[in-house]
Amino acid sequence: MPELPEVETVCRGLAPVMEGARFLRVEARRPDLRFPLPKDFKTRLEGKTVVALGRRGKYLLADLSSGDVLLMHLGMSGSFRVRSARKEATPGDFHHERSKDGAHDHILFAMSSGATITFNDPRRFGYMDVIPRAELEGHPLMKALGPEPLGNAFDAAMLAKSLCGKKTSLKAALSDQKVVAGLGNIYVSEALHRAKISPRRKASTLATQSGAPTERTRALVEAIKAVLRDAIKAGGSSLRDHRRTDGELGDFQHAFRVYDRAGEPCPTPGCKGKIRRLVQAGRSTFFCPACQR
DNA sequence: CCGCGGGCCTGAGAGC
DNA sequence: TGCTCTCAGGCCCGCG
Repeated sequence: MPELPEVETVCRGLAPVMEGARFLRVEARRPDLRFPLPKDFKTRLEGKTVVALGRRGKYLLADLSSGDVLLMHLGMSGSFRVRSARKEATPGDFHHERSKDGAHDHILFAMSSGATITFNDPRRFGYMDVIPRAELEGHPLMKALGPEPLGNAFDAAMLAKSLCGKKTSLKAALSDQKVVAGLGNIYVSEALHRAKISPRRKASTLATQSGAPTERTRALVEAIKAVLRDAIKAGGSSLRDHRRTDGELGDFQHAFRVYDRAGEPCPTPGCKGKIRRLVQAGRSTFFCPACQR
């Protein structure tokens, strides 16, 4: 499911019911998601207060009063659902309405804010871990992460430097979380189209020999920031799995310019091209061969 | 060191 | 109706 805008949407939905609240009860209905959960998962959370909830790339991070951090990743199909239970809890409260009888509701958090939070993940590519705050920086999944695309540090100079010398395609390079953290299959296609750059172009061509940015590099950085901001504003994209934590759908899928639009006319004003789908590194890419160069 | 393809899971939708 | 096949918003690992 989720790329940066969807994870940010989830973060904003969870923050009001998690920040400042305690875990009253934690239930892990299976011992593993993508990886085994820590054996003391439940006890390291119960009774602890969430000091702050944040996002890094596609990861959600909950700082706990114990000094631990709860790390959460949604994989392809993970979603959180919040029920602010004022009424008596019923079995239905724990269920995503799209799943039958709470199938794939793997983790439940009952918070002192009164909210029940359910993590549902059919494909189980999602991930949770609890680690000491001090180990976060050195965590194998964190330390390799590139810059936040919406941060000030992510600019044309920085992007040029990391693309310089890369023989791979721009599609593959931008999908690499080490280059920039948070883009995935949808937003790479969308950003490249906005910047009028071909996904097949070699990554190294977005920098000069010495690693300086070009006009294209600047256009791409602006396009990445713009598409992510627009998508966050729309509450992310809902294709199959993504929902806001209140169950509502995101809206950004209606604003896709190329993603999943093979055969449609290119939306660039004045462009006569037709959107094409191609496969790169085993994943679909959508682009307009006429205006993306 | 780097890039690619396979694999991890389940479900939805198309085609027969 | 039901089977089979393909594809899906992510990412790790092993291979060449």
